[in-house]
Amino acid sequence: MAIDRLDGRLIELLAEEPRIGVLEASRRLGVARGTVQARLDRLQAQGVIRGFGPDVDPAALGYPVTAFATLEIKQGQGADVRTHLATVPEVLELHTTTGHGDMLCRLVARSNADLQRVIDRVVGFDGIVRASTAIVMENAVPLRIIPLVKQAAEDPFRP
Amino acid sequence: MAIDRLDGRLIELLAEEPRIGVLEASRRLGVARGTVQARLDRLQAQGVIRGFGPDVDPAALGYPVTAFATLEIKQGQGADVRTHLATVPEVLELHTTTGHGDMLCRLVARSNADLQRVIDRVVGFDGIVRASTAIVMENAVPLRIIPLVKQAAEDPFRP
DNA sequence: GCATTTACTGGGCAAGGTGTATAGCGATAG
DNA sequence: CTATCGCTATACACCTTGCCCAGTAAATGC
Repeated sequence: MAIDRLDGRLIELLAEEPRIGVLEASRRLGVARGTVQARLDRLQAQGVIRGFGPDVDPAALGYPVTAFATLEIKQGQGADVRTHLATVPEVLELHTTTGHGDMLCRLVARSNADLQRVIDRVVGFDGIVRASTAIVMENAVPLRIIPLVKQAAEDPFRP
Repeated sequence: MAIDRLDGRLIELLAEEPRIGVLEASRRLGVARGTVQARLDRLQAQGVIRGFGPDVDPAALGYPVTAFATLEIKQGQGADVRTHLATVPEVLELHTTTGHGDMLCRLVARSNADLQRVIDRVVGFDGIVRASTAIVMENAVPLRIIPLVKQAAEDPFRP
């Protein structure tokens, strides 16, 4: 279930240089090609690696503004709100969190003015009681996974 | 600067089936291989596509618990806090947001009990005045980008 | 202790993709 | 009108991939 050091090194290598193939990876890691192939298959089968989708930057697409909105949902309206938010392209992510029917969503917009339009569209829905928005000024730590992978590879067991 | 429909279709195709190569993509899109190659190079040069890093699932790594923590930072301590949080593997993401020195970070942990350890480590730092945590119960909309790509491809111009 | 299973190595082979380059063509900009 | 740009189409050498097999070492089961 857990990953070992070789898995960890493989993931790190793929994260640093996604263009390299199985053969090149095997050379870098000092193992046989079949081993890398088997590890990769296993990691994907286990769901550790979901895929290798392109990492698209919303800012480069014309959406440089990011914000997080906390939404308070009317009891029993959760499913409807989820369905509604799923139809808004600017909603990149939505989580149900602890709290009285609270949700947290990540938004992007073309500008601060445009963010108002997005928020109006998001909260202009019946099940939403209240919303508070925090605009991102700086992405101090961009979404990362490697440090966690390293830790998981070093601590093979958990109690 | 903006992307056109072909770019959009290419990104969608790569998101759906990351394993296909340039040649196969050109067949699916009905264009010449050189075109796909040129588009890909341009998208990467422009920063629209940052890369093709492996998409690792923290849950499969043994960290099934996700939480968001809002941190209130003492004036002038922002840089120190950023440095501190960058050293914590369980901090997957950190944003500086609007508000009185507020930050928002995404955390993962091995269990709810383990989350306490992570939070202690995160907030056990001088510059942090106050912290409030929301545990994710359900990831209603997983991080996605395709709907936004489609919209950006269809609306080539912005005022 | 012995047999079985599993993981890794090292090799080989055919098929096909990649990187790179070139020439032609139509549309657009100056 | 001419230069430029993006796309098509084609070519070629090189290399990777997918798949196969045999041998070995370590872990597992009896």
